[in-house]
Amino acid sequence: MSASKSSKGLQRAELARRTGANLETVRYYEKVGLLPPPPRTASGYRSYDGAHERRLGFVLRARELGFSLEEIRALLRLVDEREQPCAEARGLAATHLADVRAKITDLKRMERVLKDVVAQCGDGMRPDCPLIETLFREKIDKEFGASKPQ
Amino acid sequence: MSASKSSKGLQRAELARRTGANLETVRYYEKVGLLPPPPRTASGYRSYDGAHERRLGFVLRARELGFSLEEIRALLRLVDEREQPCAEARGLAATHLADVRAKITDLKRMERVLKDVVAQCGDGMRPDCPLIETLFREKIDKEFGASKPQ
DNA sequence: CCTGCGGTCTGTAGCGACTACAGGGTCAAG
DNA sequence: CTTGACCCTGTAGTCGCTACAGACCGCAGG
Repeated sequence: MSASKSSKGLQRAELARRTGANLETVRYYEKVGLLPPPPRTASGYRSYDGAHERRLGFVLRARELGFSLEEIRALLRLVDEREQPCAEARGLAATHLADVRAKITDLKRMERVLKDVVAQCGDGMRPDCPLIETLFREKIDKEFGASKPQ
Repeated sequence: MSASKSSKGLQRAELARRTGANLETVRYYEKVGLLPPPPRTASGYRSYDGAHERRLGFVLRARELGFSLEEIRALLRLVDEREQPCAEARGLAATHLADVRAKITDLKRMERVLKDVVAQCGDGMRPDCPLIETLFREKIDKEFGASKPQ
């Protein structure tokens, strides 16, 4: 219980608990250079402080937005090294936004086709399953769901 | 060049070319049991026929719809073993459709936040980068983009 | 003092779905 | 008979973790 909350010396489990990260993920982020190696106690235990907590929070929030670890590394470099990081950070975010939108587009196409085949399957009593027939037929058409021919 | 197009004996590269699969993926799908091991020539070369092409097409089309290999294995089992696979296939597709919709929801949340921070960054000349501030601030709010409080 | 239990440490293996290579064998053309 | 393009196998790498195994440490109770 005694979380030694004043000043210094969070253990790994405590840092994980505070940030919501998985225990092993903390060590992993250190290994891949997203979290700086913290000082150690005499017996080798990691000892984190507020700066580590803040940085780990940054990484976790960036993950929530779908940034890859490589992109997060780039963001952290900007934070650490640039005086005016906004333009470059904005660029990274804009690129990532485009990726996210592309994924949404892909998934919506999947959703449309799946919705249609599930509907065609109806109560599932048909001898010729429309889903299976669709998968055996050639190329799944871009305009499979003809509701909006664009 | 001579593709020996009549009847039998597609080589791996030829099958890959016809279906659009990556050359190595063909071998991988065999290894993980999605594609049955084809007969071999005297010297050990794989020799595919139309049934293989059809089955590989099925797998690739299912992948296009975002089914995992495990789900595709289940679909193929239905095709191979069930007389009336439609109800079960429909179930698999419906479950997968729900997954796809959940992913879309996640990505849309990301998109909304990213769009907002990129907009806030404006021309990127701000000394306090809104993107970076957002990532350092606490929890990214569900209602971050308050454009549609709904 | 010993014992036990929980924490920490390290390194490594596993996931899914490939992809790419190394190090060989085979085949047909020139 | 050599060249080059194909094929074979097995294995390692990718990404972002997660979960062990086996060892060590620290503290409480008896």
